[in-house]
Amino acid sequence: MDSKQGNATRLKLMETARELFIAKGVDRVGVREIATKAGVNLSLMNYYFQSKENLLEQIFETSIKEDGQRLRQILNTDKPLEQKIKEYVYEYIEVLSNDPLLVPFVLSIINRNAEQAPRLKSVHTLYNTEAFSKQIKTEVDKGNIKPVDPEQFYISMVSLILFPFAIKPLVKYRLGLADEEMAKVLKSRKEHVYEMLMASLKK
Amino acid sequence: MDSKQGNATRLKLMETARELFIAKGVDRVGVREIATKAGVNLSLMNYYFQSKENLLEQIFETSIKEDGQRLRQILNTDKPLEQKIKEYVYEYIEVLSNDPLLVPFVLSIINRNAEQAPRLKSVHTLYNTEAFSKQIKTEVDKGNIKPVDPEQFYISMVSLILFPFAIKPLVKYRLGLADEEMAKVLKSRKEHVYEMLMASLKK
DNA sequence: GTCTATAACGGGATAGAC
DNA sequence: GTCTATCCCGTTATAGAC
Repeated sequence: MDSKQGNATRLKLMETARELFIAKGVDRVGVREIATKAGVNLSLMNYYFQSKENLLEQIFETSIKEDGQRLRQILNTDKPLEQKIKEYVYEYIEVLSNDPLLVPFVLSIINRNAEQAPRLKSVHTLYNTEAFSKQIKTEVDKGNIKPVDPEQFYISMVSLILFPFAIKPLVKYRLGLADEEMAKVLKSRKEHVYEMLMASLKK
Repeated sequence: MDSKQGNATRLKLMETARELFIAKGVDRVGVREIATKAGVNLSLMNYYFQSKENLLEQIFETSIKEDGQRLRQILNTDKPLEQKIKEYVYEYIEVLSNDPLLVPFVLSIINRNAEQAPRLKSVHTLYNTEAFSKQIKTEVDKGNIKPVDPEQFYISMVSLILFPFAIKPLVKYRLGLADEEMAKVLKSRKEHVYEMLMASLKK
């Protein structure tokens, strides 16, 4: 396994699939199309990946690997809460801005099999809370911030970060923006989200 | 068109489809299954609705009709900003809690054809801003609230309301909750969201 | 282990008879 | 308006060559 030749085909397939997914949307790309464009026999698709679903997951895992690790680390260090939130929000939005496949993928799996989604390793990367919740609780107990349910706060933070990317086409249409303008709106959410979160914690 | 009989068939199909969609998830229900369970020939499906997609949209339009109108009205009355936000948040979360089909549907269309989603009337119901944005601007100018971008604020509000329902399975799994407990968590977001939004506006 | 060819399956959509 | 038969396409499964 993993001979030079085989792996090249494998990568070629993932690469091609990735491009097509971005260009046309995950659900509008078929395996035949991917195989053809990659110049690979259809059956190889099934040999390397067992299904389109699995191919999707592997692409996702690959693209989220370093970014996800970095994001998780931000929450798990022992920096002050305020700084942590700022770094997390800014970094997360930056990551989402740079990889157009992340949010569609998350939506796709949630949409597909909501019950099984939690099973995926890749998803945990985007939803991680342990250390962070504890820290909030500590700060509340110390009286440094307003009393707040840590889980609710985390859910809110993630919502503020992720959802706008999901409804991007809607917002874009509503405001009549071009692509670059829309990208700018999303990026400028960094400050907006950070400030909203901090305001809700301030006593 | 619209003979008593024909309309009965139509409604029977929509009703059956609705039940199945809720029970198994939109993507795991086929048109054949719907037709069979409704005791209707498959092709009638396509006669009344041109596609599964369209069937889906019509079901959605029907179920969102009154709720959507009520939600839109809240934003368009001339109540004070604070009260408006409170009513909107509370009502919206209540609506989402009561109709298990709404969020999956929204995700489904966003996911399917992001570009074409804005075209749908039904979607506008869930994303509506005109009057609300103006009011915020006015309040800012009057100096009653902190300077804030109205569009960003609205996007945030919608994100805080909707997204948690989208990632419900994830949260449920993470926190190890039963169905009723999870429902309670979502409902208790009413206060949490409202307070977060207000805090971010307070000078 | 890598690859080809091909068939079977399943689901959505359609043409056309009645 | 209703139904039968059929088509198309994506996906999956199998048999086997190199």
